[in-house]
Parts: sequence; structure tokens; C-alpha cells
Amino acid sequence: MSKRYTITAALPYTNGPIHIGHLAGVYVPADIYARYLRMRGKDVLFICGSDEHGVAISMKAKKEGITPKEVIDKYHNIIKKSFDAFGISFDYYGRTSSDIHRETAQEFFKTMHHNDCFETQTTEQLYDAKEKQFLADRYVVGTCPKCSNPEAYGDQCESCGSSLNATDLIEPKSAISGETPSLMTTTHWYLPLDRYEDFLRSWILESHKSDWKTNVLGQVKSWIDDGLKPRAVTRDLSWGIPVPVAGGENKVLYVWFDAPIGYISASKEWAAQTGKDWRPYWQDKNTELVHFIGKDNIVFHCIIFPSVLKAMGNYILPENVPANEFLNLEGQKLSTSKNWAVWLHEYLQDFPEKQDVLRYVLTANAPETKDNDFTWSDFQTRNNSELVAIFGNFINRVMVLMRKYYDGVVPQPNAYTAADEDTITELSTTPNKIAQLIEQYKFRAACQEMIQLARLGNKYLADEEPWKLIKTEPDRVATIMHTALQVAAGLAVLSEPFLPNTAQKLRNMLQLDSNLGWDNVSALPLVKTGQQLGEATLLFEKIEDDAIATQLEKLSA
RNA sequence: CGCGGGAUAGAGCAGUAGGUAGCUCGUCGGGCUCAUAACCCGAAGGUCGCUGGUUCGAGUCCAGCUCCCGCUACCA
Repeated sequence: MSKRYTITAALPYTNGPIHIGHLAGVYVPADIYARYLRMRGKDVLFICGSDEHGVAISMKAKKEGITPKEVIDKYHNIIKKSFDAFGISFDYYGRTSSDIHRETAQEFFKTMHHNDCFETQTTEQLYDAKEKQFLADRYVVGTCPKCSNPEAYGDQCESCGSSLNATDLIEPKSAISGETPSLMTTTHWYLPLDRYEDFLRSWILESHKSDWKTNVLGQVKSWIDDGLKPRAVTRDLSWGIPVPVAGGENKVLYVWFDAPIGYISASKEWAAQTGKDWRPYWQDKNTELVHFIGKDNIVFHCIIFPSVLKAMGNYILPENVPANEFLNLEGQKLSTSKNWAVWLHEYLQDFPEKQDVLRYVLTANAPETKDNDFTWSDFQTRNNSELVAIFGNFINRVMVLMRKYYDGVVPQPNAYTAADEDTITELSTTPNKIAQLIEQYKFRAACQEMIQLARLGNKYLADEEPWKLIKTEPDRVATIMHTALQVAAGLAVLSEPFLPNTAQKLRNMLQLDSNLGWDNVSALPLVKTGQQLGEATLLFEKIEDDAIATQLEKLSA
């Protein structure tokens, strides 16, 4: 039986649309991984969904004078559309406002409560009497006790960088109403992470010492060495999942408690829809669970959620959490509030049908080991000199020569030369090279290896020069073109995880058998003698300077 | 304050167990002309953030420092 994989991509928070940072850090790598595994015949469940609870959404709703429900519906739809357009191949995209999710999250809470997995603590917190709600640290503003900056936030002073407690602020004010908050006591449920310290230490720092990324291990180690403390899993809010036990009135589950459970509830919804069983994907030890996230989510996916899964007892733990660093835009960090971003829905309007170009650029320059920079100029260069000049041009050369010499009918090859055999050998070893890189989550290198195949094709044509031989040695040209076509077909198959739309176009052009998959690339021929090729179209188009200038203007506006 | 990640040719990035620094783009020179002025070959270009240390020898190990990013802010 083929191996089973559950792949999750971080749930986007539904208080705004998504941008290239999300795509580069999480969704494109996750999609490459999922598509690749499916091509290898694995049993894959690729899950995601909208994260729709939390303070920020209720704030946004209040600010815009609409209901939280209206906020999440609006962005859920925008986000879902963007994912569809970019070919992110989720098996199911759910949302945490669904009934099944509420039931699932409450069931988790009740079970853990029943098994004494929680502690309760009563603390004093700042309360906004006018808005009738407790204030998260971030929503308290006041004067910094250290540097006297009058606009310090309750959690941190951005002027001197000190981290603060909201109760430290001089003359605190509610950021929502401007009223002076008062202290009130409140009781919450806490997950005592300290109980899981030994488990986490041996599971991550020992068992996964060598297969997890250094940024992830480092972060986790730092947390564990620091000593884990109980962490509140409930909040005083109205927008969220009601705490389902006695004393939970007017309280909801903390978003970070319920959000990862969203992966499981989405799996249940998927199962209900497809008539399958969700349990093996979350409870069978032979399933590999992989979480794709950004670096800011490491603690939730490596410490808190695994502790929850462990507490529940019958769930599997992630096999890996290949967190990425961040992507900057033109040298500055992305900022939703400053509108310093490239929004996916806008990109699609400006560059229709060019989803694969963005996928490619974001993969080729993915922030796998450190923060990277996205620039429009790099976007243009990669499109023009890699996708157009290397990949697209190679395919076009093959198609044009084939039409010219053979009316698009694949010729019979004759005796192979050393050059032909070298090329074929190179082609047949490429699937394995790419596979190994993908399995190590090195998508950038894998993508480069794929482009390398197009380079190989270009070099082969340049070296063999069929256009010089067509008059004198037609037999030789038949072999050359037959061989070049195999490289093109290899590209059609191997580019699919990275450039799904392009791969499909190429397959149509070459009239490839739809059954041909990853493992066939090592067993030629992929394109058979006598086969009639389809109509040739350009795979990529040059992007001109003015299109780039328009984007830069848009940013500075 | 502390902790984690990063700092490598003009730009963007790799550097796996310490031993003459690699890749892509760009630049320069040459070849080719089937191809979206595309492709192929070759060359130039780096005191590997700074300062010390260990070593016969360090981008690679150790110490200190500087800068950027992140660390229960819901912006991956």
C-alpha cells in the first residue's frame, strides 16, 4: 500500500486578502509538495481553511460597522478565489466558523477538560467598561515606563523596544474606546505546557535533531530551555467558539487553540463530502503529517498543538514542520496596514494567466533559510531570462523544428551517438534528483534542477545543430528531434508541481498520454514515433518595462 | 535585557563532516541563426559583517561586537 500523507498549510487569517508573502512562505511550497507526492502515487490529503475567530476580526468588524460574520465571509471568498486561481491544490478548504469545526474544537476542549489536562487561573486584566470587554495587551496604549514614549503599546514599546505588560503603562487608555481601563479579575483555562517539556524535548530535540530545519529547531530549543509556562486557551470575547464547560459563559476558545484543530475539522468535512474516513489521516501511525507554516507560527505548530495532540492521546504528531522565513518586498517588510504588499487578487488582474510566473519566481527565491527580498525587477528578469528564454524558448524551438521538418509527426530515431545517450541519461536521472530535493523540502533547488533540464535541451540543440544537417543527414536529424522531444516531455511531467498550468499546456502540445507520470520519465520514450503533436503556443511571454514600472508606481502610491 | 535565524562576487542565493570559494541573473568577449534579439561557449568580478582566538590550515569551530528579521502582536 502506498504511503499516506496529511499535509497542512497555515490557515490564513480572515481579516484581509492574502499577498505574495503568504504564497511564498506557505502555500506554494505546500502545493509543490502535495502535487509531487500525488504524482508519485501517494495517498495525499492536503488541507487548509480560513481562520475566522479572534480579537482582530471583531475589531475590524467594529471599525467598519459590520458584523464579524460579514468580515469573514468577504475575505474567505477573496482568499479562496486567490488559492483556486493560483492552482493551490487543496483537497479541502474549510473555515473555522463551520459547525463541524465548532463541534470538533469543543470536543477537544471537553475531552482535555475531562482528563484534567487544564489548570485554571484567576488574574486581573484591563477592562474597557465602555466597550464591555477585556483588552488584549496590544489594545492598550499609554506612556512607556522606560523611555516615556507616549504611544507605547501594552505589549511592547516600539520606540525603545522593551517588551511590556499592559499594566506597566503610565496612563493607560483603551485603543478601542479611548477610555481609561480598569482592572477586573477573570478566570481562564490554561494548558500547562510545563507538563509536556520532557516529551517535547525528546520528541523534537532528540528524535528530529537532524531532519528538522535549523531555524525551527533553534526556536523550539530556545522555548524549551527557557522553561515552558502554562498558557491560556480561553479568552473573554464574544466572537469565537464558546467554552463548552461549566463556568465558560461569555468566554471563547483562544484562536490559537482552535485554529490548528481546524486542520482536523476540515479533514472531517472533506471525508463527509467524499465518503471517506478521516481518521487514518490523523490517527494512523503510518501517516506522515507535515505542517507548512511561516516562522512566526513555529511555537504553535511545534509546541502547543503537538502538546494538545499528545494530550488527546490518539493522534499522530507532525513528521516535520518545514517553516519558512519571511519575504520582503523591495527591501522592506510586508505590511498590511501600510499597504506595502502585492495582493494576489490584484496581481491576477494585472497579470492575467501568469500565475505560474509568480509561482516560479517565489519558488526560485523562496525564503527557505533566511528572509529574502522580492523585487519587481527580479520578477521581470526571472520571467524574461529564465522562463521565456530558457524554458519557453526550448519548447518553442522543438515545436517549430518539428512542424518545419515533420509536420508535427514524431520521427523514427536511428543510431544514437554518445551525445544523444548522455542527454538521455541526464534526462532519466533528473526525476530522482528533483524528488530527493523535494523530499528534503528544498524546493528552490528542486525548481532550479527542473530549469536545468530546459538548459540541457537548449545545449543539446545548439551542439547537434539539426538545422545544419536537415539537407545532408535527415536520418540524423530524426534522431536528434526524437531525443529533443523526450526532453520536452520530461519537462512537461517534471514541471507540474512547480508550474501546473504550464505543464498542462505542454502536455497538450505534445499530446502526452495523461497516464504518464513521474516514474515514466526514467523509462523513455515518453513521446512515441508516429505520434502527431498538438498545436504550438507560447508558454511564456516577455514582460516589458512599463508593466514593471506600473507595479512600482502602485507601491509608492 | 534575553533567546532563535541571518549577514558570502553588481543583484538574488548555495555552501553538505574545516583543506585551492559555488549557482542563477547582470557585465564583457566569442560561436550559432531553428527559436519570443532568444540559445550555446568562455572570461572578468569576492580580504565569505567586524575584532580576536583554536588549528599546519576556518566562510566552515570558539569568544566578543555591529546590523537585519523573528520570539503567545494574529501580518507566513
